[in-house]
Amino acid sequence: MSTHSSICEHLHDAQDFMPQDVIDRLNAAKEQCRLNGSRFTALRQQIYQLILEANKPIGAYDLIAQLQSVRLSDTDNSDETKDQSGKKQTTKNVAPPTVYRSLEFLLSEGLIHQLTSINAYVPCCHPRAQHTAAFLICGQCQRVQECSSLPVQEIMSFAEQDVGFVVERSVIELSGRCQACQ
Amino acid sequence: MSTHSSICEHLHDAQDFMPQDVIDRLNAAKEQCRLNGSRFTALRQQIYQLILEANKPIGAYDLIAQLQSVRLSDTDNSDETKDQSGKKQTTKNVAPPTVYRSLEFLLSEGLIHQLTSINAYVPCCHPRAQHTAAFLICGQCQRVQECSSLPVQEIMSFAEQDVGFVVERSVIELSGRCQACQ
DNA sequence: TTTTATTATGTTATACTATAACAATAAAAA
DNA sequence: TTTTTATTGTTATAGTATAACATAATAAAA
Repeated sequence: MSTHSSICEHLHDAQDFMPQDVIDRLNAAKEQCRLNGSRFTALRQQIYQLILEANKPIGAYDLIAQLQSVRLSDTDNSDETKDQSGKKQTTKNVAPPTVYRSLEFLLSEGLIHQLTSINAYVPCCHPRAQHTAAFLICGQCQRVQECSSLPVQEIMSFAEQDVGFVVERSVIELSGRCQACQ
Repeated sequence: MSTHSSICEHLHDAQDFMPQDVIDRLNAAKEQCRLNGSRFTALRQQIYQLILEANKPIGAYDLIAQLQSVRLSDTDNSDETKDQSGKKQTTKNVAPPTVYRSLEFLLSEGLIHQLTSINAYVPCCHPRAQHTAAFLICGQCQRVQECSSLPVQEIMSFAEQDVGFVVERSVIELSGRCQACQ
């Protein structure tokens, strides 16, 4: 996991190289939370970062596993020479609520989206106020396109104007093949 | 469960009154399956009927429970006087695959739709060839409106024409309040 | 600053949803 | 009838999510 661990010891995570894009988004999230008085805690940041770095939809239990391994390697790093303690890992497991609560927070901040049809989560491409979006999920390359644009508004206004239905939550997810994967 | 059990003993199920609408749909399904060479077995019919009679989205485990109780009461009816056997119920449990396989069949026939966002199933309002539809799910009265019409086609053609995305599966589900519930 | 209240996280247990794998049965085809 | 295929039964387990309560950390009030 560490090829150049020397250069980043000031970081609180196990990442050696963090893409500028991720750094920017983390900072933007920090700022956003500061502005509206919510707390962007270490745990929430860590989970947001894992979602950002995944580059594809990631499930809650994948996050649990990754968080777990990050915590294990953090422990290892802090006391790297002691290997004689052997197989017994005293580090506590990460339990589901730990991750689900942070996911809930990130959702409420509009920093991530939930993909209900595949039980996974992706970063929001334009974290602003809560907005409805449609998602194109490629089954080949796993990439997800977020479409906040026209057609979503159309289907919403159809529901509200033509049928008198007040939308509270929307799930619009199309799975298939993206242009690059055909 | 039986208030007028005498008049319907020729039926294979525990229903006493079956709405004409349900009868019609069952017959239509039977005919549809006959035409395309698939088998509308007793189990599949039973599960389809439970979905039809629910009048709201019904979950797989609700179906399991109802199927279970139907089978129990069927057993009771066939030997109604024997109550001394007491609490011990020798009737086997209905296991999940029993229901999930029939659901898969009914989905493949286009007789029902799956509501992914609430893990439930509803009858298709116009069982024809496989078609994409949007669903308006009222959180108050539990009723679901199926919209196969314009806006769905628009969002599909947006994906395919504007973004070059080939859609294989679509989940379009809006939750909120229907007109009657406001 | 110390106390108090609030929010966040840890922890255990469990609920809910779905499928894999193989056995037994029933129906259709040869 | 025999063989083959499709359906259902059965056991076990995987995968997703939340309830309930304990502990810890932070913010607010005294």
